[in-house]
Amino acid sequence: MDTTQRTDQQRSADRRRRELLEAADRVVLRDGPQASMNAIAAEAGITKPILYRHFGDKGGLYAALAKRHTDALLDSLRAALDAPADRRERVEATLDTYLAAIEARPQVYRFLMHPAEGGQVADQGFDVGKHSAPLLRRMGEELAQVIEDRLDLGPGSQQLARVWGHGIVGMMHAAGDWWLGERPCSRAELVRSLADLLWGRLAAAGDKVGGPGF
Amino acid sequence: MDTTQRTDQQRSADRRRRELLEAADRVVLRDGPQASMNAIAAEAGITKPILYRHFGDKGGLYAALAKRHTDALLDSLRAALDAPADRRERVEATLDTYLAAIEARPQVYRFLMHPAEGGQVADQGFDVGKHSAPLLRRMGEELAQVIEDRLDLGPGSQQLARVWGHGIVGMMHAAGDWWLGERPCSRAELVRSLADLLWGRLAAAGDKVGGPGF
DNA sequence: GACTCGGGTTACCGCTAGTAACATGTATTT
DNA sequence: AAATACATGTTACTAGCGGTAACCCGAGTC
Repeated sequence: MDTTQRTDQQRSADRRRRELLEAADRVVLRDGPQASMNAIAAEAGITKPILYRHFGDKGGLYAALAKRHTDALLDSLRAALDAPADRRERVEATLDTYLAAIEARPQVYRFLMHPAEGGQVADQGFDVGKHSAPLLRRMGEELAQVIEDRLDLGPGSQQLARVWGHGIVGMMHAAGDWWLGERPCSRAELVRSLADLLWGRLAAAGDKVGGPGF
Repeated sequence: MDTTQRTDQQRSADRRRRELLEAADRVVLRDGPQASMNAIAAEAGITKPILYRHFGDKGGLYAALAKRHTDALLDSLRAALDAPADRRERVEATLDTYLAAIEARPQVYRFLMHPAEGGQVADQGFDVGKHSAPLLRRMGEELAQVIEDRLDLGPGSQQLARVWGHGIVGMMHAAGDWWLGERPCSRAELVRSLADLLWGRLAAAGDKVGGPGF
């Protein structure tokens, strides 16, 4: 059996799969992440079992759907990361690329990051996710308050403090989540590394020989 | 209506509520966040409608459950944040407090942060942990690679780069998530604030008059 | 005794993910 | 031409979920 040559059947199946994914995309972006398999099937003009034949289960469909957007986002991030500019500019370009992406397509973002939310009712961007103040938000707000109270940050200090509060909490959370799963080092080392990051070691580090530096 | 009588009723209701919450806690920590209302009711020795009378819906029960743990964690974080030490030490103490908490009770952590995963099989609804985490993880790993490739970080550079990769991605994600919901400033301002944070402005900032500084 | 009332249960609804079994068109083989 | 093999599609179902309506009972009160 030749694995490189694709038969007509495989090609047709792939095309069908793409059509289904596009239908799923439309439904998910319209109805939110709570879109049911029935709704997706209806949008595609077919019925449920076909979806299951193609994607196994809902997780499979979700994964296929997420992979498309994820790959696209990662590609644009890589481009920003590779742009010819100094380190600070590249960092800002990367941040901006990510933020622009989530700003341009918040529905996609919410689907990828907060699939559990979305609500039964058609939420018109009102008051979504505000009712349940998750742990991260509360930590971010509290830290922001501490920063604003105790640090002299000059003009715009309140906004800066809030950005930092949520940013630092997110850093702590993501690093902790990764660390908890992989245990790549001791807790003390992790703490030290993160504090070093916050203490500007990223800006102070030298370029590696032969490279432009992040 | 008699006030003392109502107080008795209130007290008894509160006690019941606490008992139910403790039962829910046991089930959730045993069966994962997919624990059904039926299972929780059974653990508490009663039936579903009582749960609904006390907590409204599953979200209410979840919120009440999360609030307990969240409040406890926030208390210990506040303590670390208020410890008498210099800023760097306080930052490290706060990071360590958080990480120690998630290390000590990973089940609680997973419940609070990854409510969708955990259930062995038969997940209802899209699960966040299995697919959105991959996006964050992939971004973190890619950034780690870029950092390690391009920056001269001395000994332990690989581990440091990975911590930073995941940390920076988490910072970007959390700040972006908050920003997307509240839109407190322009994208450019957000980018600049985050880059400032990464560039060590936190360490460089002066204390506010009369306070010890974060 | 009748009467409210809080705590409790049974039995149900509508919805979901997922599946088994059946139908149908189409291309290849005999 | 007839029969077979197969992908494509459907209908009709299961099991379990969150959530609710309706009833039920015991304890205090007029």
